[in-house]
Amino acid sequence: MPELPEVETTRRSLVPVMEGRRFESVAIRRPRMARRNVRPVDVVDRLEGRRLDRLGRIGKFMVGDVEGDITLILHLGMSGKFQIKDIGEPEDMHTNVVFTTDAGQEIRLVDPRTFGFVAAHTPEELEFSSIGSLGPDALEALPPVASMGKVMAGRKVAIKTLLLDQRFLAGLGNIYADEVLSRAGIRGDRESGSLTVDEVRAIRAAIGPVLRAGLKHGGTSLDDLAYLLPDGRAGQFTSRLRVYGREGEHCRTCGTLIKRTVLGGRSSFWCETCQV
DNA sequence: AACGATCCCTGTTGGC
DNA sequence: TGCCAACAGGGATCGT
Repeated sequence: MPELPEVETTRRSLVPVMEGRRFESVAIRRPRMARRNVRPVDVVDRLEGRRLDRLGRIGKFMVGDVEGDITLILHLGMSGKFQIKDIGEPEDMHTNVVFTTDAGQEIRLVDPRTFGFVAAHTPEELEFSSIGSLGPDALEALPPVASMGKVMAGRKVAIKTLLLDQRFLAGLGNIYADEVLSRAGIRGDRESGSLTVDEVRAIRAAIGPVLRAGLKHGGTSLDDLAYLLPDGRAGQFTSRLRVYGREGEHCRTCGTLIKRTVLGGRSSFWCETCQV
């Protein structure tokens, strides 16, 4: 599933073919993909003929600066993949959005489950857009321990649920949240307010290494429906996961069998020996 | 206010 | 073998 490392890997491969290029055309094949704009047609009207100056990222959102004060937002949802093709190459199933650049290439968003989206916003729309209430980026702007602790104090919400809250921290999804908690030695169902300063410090310290490891190996590809790099390759971090998807397998640290429980409606994997 | 539950969507999987 | 319910999950929204 695309989380911060997968989105950043995708962004890095899109930068060379998109930054500095002009959108010749934008085709929304599935109207639902433009649902974050009040008027879906605005996505086309606001992008066509304009140049993308920069493609950045906040959390799992790719955020582009477009000529004329337009902000482009790209989100992979859970099954979104970008492809870079020459004009006219045969299209795969579920090719839902196609950007054609002035370099004669097509940037295609293929997304079977359509949880992903594309949006184009004016400056006054941004505050109310999907990036309007995003927290700091988990890789580039990790807050100090004190400010993380402040948010957790007095809260009963499970720490994993908080790690998944994009207003608290932008970028962690179900897989990397479990991996962070495993590395930090903390159970995901612990009440946020019950964590000691040292435990908060351990969680904070685990976030960078886990995300950078994911990034280094091109992200995580759990199955063929899930995330792939724009060149079609699968992410190689999957085989290095500590806990996620490893129910019944041995903990890499102590050998205890990995447990699966449901937390906040999401599958959670953890080691009952290593995580307290 | 805080937090849990539900919905969106479709390919895959597991049970009968 | 074939069918169908259950499952997966990021984010928005609704209900308590």
